[in-house]
Amino acid sequence: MFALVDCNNFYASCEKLFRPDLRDTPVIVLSNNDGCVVARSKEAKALGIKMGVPVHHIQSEIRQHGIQVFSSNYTLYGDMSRHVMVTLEALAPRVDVYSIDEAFLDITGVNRVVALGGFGQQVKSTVVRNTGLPVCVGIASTRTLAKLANYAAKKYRATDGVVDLSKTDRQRRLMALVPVDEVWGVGRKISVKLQAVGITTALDLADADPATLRKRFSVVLERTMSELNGVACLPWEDVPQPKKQIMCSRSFGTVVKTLSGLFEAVANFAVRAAEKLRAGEQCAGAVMVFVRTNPFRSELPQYSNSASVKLITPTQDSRVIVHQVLSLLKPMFRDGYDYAKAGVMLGDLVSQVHYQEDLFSIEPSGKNERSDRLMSVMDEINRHSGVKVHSARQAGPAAHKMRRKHLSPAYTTDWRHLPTVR
DNA sequence: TCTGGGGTCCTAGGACCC
DNA sequence: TCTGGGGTCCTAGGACCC
Repeated sequence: MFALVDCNNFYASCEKLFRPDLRDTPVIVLSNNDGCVVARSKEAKALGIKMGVPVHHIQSEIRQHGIQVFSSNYTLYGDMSRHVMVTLEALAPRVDVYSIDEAFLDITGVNRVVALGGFGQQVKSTVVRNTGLPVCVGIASTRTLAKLANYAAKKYRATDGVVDLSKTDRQRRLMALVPVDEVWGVGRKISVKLQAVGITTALDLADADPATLRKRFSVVLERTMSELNGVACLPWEDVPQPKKQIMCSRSFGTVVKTLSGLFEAVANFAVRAAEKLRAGEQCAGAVMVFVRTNPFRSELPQYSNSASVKLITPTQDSRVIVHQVLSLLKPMFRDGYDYAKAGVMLGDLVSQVHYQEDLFSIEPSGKNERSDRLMSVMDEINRHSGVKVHSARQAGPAAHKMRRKHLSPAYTTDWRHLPTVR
């Protein structure tokens, strides 16, 4: 039995938590670079602000209704997420953190002690007591049904934020009401195709013919169908799986026109990606770089390109990755374009302890020792000190800095930003 | 003026092997 | 007229998730 715990309007709730003056005010949170709306408080939703709209399309609504706007503050959200997850880990024997604002709990056997609905209420009130953040709880025998239960808990006020979908008749009654595109795993494209063949509700999908689904769509949708029928196809991830790729990319706050500007930006991305790599105790066997102009400015000349290289020996050394990235970038650069975005992707990731060395290397084994020590010293300094050490390639005025005009303080992670009560 | 960033999985098709 | 049968590996592209 699964309980899916999902925070309500997570980013917006984190912002409101430290601004009690905004309790009843509509709040929205923007994507990186202050681009699109990625979270809305319930008041903002009630005003009809849609998920994903560019903020410059809704300037008049923002003024008219006094909507409070925040830039993304991932330092705050990440820390608040950790508080929520720690709370959940005390409430269930197994917790699978699925994303920054939701987790699946293993609650098998809980019903022998308390009613599942009551347990859900207990989870909800404990999280709000420990963190101040509101959550909804969906309970069912498969992940997909638990997701559906959570959807209902959020949508229908009468549920008081908890839905127990362990009984088949309740499952079927709910599924008959839920549009098929609200099912976990059914996105925009597939829902259009499904509706064309008369499958419009979750129940239609649950009752569809498995062989036909597999043939016309894929085994993925067939699994979703089975999950809706209470057959669990998505097992517990007992150990967190190692990453398969690491990406670091950003749109630039202002356009970049020069090769040296792009160099600086991608060197930064390379270093950040390498830090993530070392944090996960992995090495990368392949490096990819991409650049592009702004596709929304169709009146301007457009250009996008990418290049990649396989490394003979996997590495986690920032200097090697920066060097590779810059050699890839150079031949890709074309003069006369306004570059709007670039990124670095590391692939063919392997564990830092088990990987294939180069048979023909003239270096003795253990040659990484100096590199390892340098990287760990850099990581240590950058983790604990305000003074950052970095590659010379990253230096210079950060023309590609993000726009974050409405950034809130780092209330919980920086002593200088501690809230004060007067 | 202004449109995010980071992932995973599956499938089809091509190249290759015996 | 007529050209096998059984595999593996890799990549690009498409779909999905938050």
